[in-house]
Amino acid sequence: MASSRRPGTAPPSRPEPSADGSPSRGGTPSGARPTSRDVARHAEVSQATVSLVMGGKWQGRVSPRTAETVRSAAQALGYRPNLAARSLRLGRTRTALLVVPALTHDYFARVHTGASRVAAEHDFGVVLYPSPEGTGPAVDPFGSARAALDGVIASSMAPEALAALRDGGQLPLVMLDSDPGAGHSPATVNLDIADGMRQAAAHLLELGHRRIAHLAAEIDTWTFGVRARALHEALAGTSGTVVRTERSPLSVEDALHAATRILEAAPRPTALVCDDDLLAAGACKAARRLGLRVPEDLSVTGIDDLSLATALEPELTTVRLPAEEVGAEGMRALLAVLDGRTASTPVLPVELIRRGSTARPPREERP
Amino acid sequence: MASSRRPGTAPPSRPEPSADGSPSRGGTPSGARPTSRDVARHAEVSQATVSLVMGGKWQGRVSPRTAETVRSAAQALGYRPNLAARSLRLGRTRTALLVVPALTHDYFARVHTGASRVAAEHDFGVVLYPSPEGTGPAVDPFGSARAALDGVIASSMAPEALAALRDGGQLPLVMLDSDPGAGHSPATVNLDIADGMRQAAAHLLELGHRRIAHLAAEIDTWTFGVRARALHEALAGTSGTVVRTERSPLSVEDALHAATRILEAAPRPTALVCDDDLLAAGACKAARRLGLRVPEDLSVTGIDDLSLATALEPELTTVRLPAEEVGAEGMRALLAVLDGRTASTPVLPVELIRRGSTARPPREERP
DNA sequence: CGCGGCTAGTTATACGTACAACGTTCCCGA
DNA sequence: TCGGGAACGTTGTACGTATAACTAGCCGCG
Repeated sequence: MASSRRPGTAPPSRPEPSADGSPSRGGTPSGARPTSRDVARHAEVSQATVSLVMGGKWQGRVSPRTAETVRSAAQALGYRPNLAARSLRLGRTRTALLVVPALTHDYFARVHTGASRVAAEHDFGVVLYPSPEGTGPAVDPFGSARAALDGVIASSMAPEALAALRDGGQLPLVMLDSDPGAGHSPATVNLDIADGMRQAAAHLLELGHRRIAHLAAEIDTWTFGVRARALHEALAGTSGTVVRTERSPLSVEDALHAATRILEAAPRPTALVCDDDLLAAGACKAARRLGLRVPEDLSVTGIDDLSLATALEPELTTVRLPAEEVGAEGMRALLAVLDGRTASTPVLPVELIRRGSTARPPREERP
Repeated sequence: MASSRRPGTAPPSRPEPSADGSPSRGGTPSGARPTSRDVARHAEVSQATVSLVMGGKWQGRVSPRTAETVRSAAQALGYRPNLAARSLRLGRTRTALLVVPALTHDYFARVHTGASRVAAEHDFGVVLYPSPEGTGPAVDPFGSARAALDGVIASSMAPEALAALRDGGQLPLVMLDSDPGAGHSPATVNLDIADGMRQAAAHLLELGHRRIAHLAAEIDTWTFGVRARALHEALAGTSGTVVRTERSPLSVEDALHAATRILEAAPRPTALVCDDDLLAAGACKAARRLGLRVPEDLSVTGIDDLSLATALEPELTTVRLPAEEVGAEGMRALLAVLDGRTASTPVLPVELIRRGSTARPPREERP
């Protein structure tokens, strides 16, 4: 430890947080973060032993007494392993990238929450890739962060963006809400959106609706494609029909216009199935502007069960999506892949929440 | 390069992504990520030169011709610096922690978006700390991730959680929406919420309202404390008064109950100033259930301008908060502190958006 | 001719960790 | 008495990078 400083050995000058609230740990140097070597010195063992103990794999290699000594020394010094060094050594970073179209959509915020929760349980970190425009798909998730990732979880990616993802890195990839048959990824996590559409359709049929319109999202992802197909299939063979379909960007304002087009055309539907609660909100506004009451003159259903759904009046009948669970399962799947285990690829159930925006059709329309 | 493998020199076995879509770069080994040494070999220079060139500080140290050679070699190999190694060497990670109460509140999602945008411009990463409960303040942002952070940006922290933050790490800290006078942090970014309240009050006074109630958020953070004080100050010396204040958790359902208490008490206010759009939504529901029309019988204002604000009917008059700008300025401030520059501590302007939920009070109430 | 000063590099580390391979005791049975 | 293990550690790297300190030409000037 004497100053045997050879040429080219000057350490990079750390800014040293300057005298302030530094807790002045019992550590060796002064204000610097303690390293495993400091702990070793403190516990009078070698650095390797500290590493073994802290790594938890000391069974039969270190005596319980020594292990305890090391642990308390680490505790006393406030030691925390340096993640950069660990990553460098292991070649893994314990960090996952979560790619979502827009965090400002509550669904994705919830997906993130779920993924983060599971990640935290496994000492994993989550980095978000925010889409440039806030609505479009992600474009280049691989900035300089790329080398620091162990895997990618991507939600609702458009095909072209997906291709870029595959091209860019050979990182393990888990897809959420994406075509499980496309073979892009070893693992997928999906919602049983088709069943949600079936539930919505069944609910409306049961109430007596026959002329049903579809307000679809103008987004070219698999999960939205499923919605349209499922609705048609659910009505096939029943007395109900999809009388009209309009597509709209995912905003209340745009949905208002699209819904207006639907409601002004003949024959006017008695129920409107919307791909998203935001669209349903727009539809409700459109109806009111045309002098139609919801649900007396028009029933409306959404998908998501955003907080918006209960803020509206009437409250929205909607298909609740277990967003957090999607994120959590996605992270579990990624962890499984990283572990070399085979990931389950669940399809999570959804549930129709019946509220005030659906009712029997107007009397003159009843069959 | 010959196999001069000394004892204890076995490299950690990397899983090797297995023959698949690996682009088979022109690199030296095979499937492993190319390092600066690979680039050096390719360009027939030393590793140090590669580092200099890639680091951008080669002015006067490397000839332009050599620099170009290095750059194209790096390009050809698809070289990307290993962030773990860089972090280890530099002692910095280029990663910031963003602590927010709940991402599912759109305001914080937008803060995150802004912070991420600025971070990306500076090759910085953002890690989110999700609150355990989704609504309460963050508790222990320092898991094993702690060592991998350069700084912290914290929004709307309750005092006790703030203390934990200060205790835990001596990391640079930027506070958002927090008391700039508390001296907890070298830098703060704030909204001129007080002015927002003044604008709302002035708007209501101008419309003729005199009996105004306050539906406050039941959250003990500085920014919500300011709202109450500012409203009272804005009405002081005018003909208007705050006839009643109720506090409510930040949810539509809770706000409905709190607003009901306000509206059932005498004297009934003609206008209701709410601390958040969510509360305003609850207030509108409450009014309608009591048979009051908005805005004819009751004017309502919110704060935030969530997408919810225009989904409701009538659309909400609300104080628009530049959330993204808050996040962006917060990240700029943190970067400044990390650079040793003094951070500006801006107070961002807010703007009242007049929409359908406010109007003149009922005729019999007019002064 | 010699030497300072520049240019254009190279060499030699160290950052903090994890782990393979190598001691060192100590005990036990033959 | 001695060989053979366990049991318990330690030594010695290497991961990939950034940078201080050194070096080899080369020019020009005294």
